[in-house]
Amino acid sequence: MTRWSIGELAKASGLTVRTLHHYDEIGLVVASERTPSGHRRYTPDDVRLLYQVRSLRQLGLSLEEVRSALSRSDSLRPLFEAQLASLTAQAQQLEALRSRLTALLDGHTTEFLLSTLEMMAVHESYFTADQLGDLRSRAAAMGPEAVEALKASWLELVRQLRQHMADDVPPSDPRVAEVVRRWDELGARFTGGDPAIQAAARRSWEENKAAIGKQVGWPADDGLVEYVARARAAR
Amino acid sequence: MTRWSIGELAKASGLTVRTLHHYDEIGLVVASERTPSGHRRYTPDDVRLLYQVRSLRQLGLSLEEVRSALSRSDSLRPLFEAQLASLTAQAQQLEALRSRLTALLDGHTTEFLLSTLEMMAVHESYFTADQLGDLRSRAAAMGPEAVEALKASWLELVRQLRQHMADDVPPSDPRVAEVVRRWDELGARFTGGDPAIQAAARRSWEENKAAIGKQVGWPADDGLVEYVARARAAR
DNA sequence: CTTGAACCTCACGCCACGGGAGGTCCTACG
DNA sequence: CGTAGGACCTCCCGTGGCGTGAGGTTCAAG
Repeated sequence: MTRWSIGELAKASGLTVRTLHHYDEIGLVVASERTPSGHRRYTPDDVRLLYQVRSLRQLGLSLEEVRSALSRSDSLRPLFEAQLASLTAQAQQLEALRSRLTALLDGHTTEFLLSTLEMMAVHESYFTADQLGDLRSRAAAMGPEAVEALKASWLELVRQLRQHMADDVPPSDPRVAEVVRRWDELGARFTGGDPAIQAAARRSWEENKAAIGKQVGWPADDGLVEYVARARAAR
Repeated sequence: MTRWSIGELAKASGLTVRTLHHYDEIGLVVASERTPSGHRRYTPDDVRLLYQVRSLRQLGLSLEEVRSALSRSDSLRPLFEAQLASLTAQAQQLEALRSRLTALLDGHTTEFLLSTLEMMAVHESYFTADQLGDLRSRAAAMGPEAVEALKASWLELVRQLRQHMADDVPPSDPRVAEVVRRWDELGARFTGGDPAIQAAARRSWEENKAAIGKQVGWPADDGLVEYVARARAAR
């Protein structure tokens, strides 16, 4: 049996008959022969070509790329190297995604997954890629529990501030000053002291405090920012 | 500014205007308001939703999956876990591809890349996934140079066999028996002695010896298989 | 000689948008 | 006040890599 029907070839190659039809249509892998009635007969050379195509496809090339790779076989090596680089980048991206997702699943209950994701997305738009890398590596160095602890302390400090504000404690009160000082300290640990990152974080916070508040259950904006500003001014 | 135009939102989110139009068309993220003239106005809630969608998309979900994930938010966790598993599998696949490609680029000159790829593809169809995993891990344990050395020895043995055959040495000759013995030994090292893998390798070899020969420059089938069979029988 | 499986050729459908045509709307400048 | 040009609108066709029929022919086994 030196000729193959389309069905046999499909089974052997793990592709579908439709796919082989498609390759034939676009002239990528054409059956060299036909039976008198029009059935495709694939020769060993056709089969070889098909396997080459399948291999290149598995390396992530488009059909057009496969076609040109096969037509000018001298250019294969740079193409492979480019493809290797692209694959590496893809793998790294996937790995980053994977670790973020793992962290999410570890640290959060279901009902917070969405809002956390959303806040991550919102905040990301305020930072450059470099800055985000910084933040992430710092977070990784601290470990997830430390990050969670930091978040919790931060929320607690905000809660205390809101309490003081509700109790009509004047912003100049030393207790308020102390909370603000610890707040800034936490912020510095988060931002690594980088003024650009601090500025970005502040912008993000100010423009999204309503959304953050919604997420953790605060009432709408009620002057917290002004209260803190007055506290700073009084210092 | 509590409402956003489509252009502002596109810039902020890193998506295109066309994409936002698309999400609107399919009812995934619809601008809650319009100006009297029909321009879209996105409310903060719309923006939140969009960021959720963007996040889930970045995790590799299809738009339909995103839609259903957002409609029944209690099922998020299993979905995330499934997605995590899928991402992990993808990353592993990519990594495997990457290492294969690296090995190819290291070990072969350009003109053999294609035929090597092709032979890999052909042979793979003869083995189950488990068996391939076995083969790969054995190859990895041996290291690439050892694998290349093994291949070279194997080709050399075949060359000797062909030589004997060309010299009309009878298959019962002890020299032939010795070559066949060493051939089987090599094969055992390759297959790990697993009879199922040996059978698959034999099938692959017999059905593809013509193609293999073409690749390494042998003439067409000339009775090598029968010669070896007679040598085995005489043993 | 008859099934039923395998094959053939159209030809439309899918996803997630890209991109252009042709028109309306908004804003800033002269 | 007019106008230029940018942002926006809807409509609609195109893309890649096939999937999935519909409706008809051919092949291999019984």
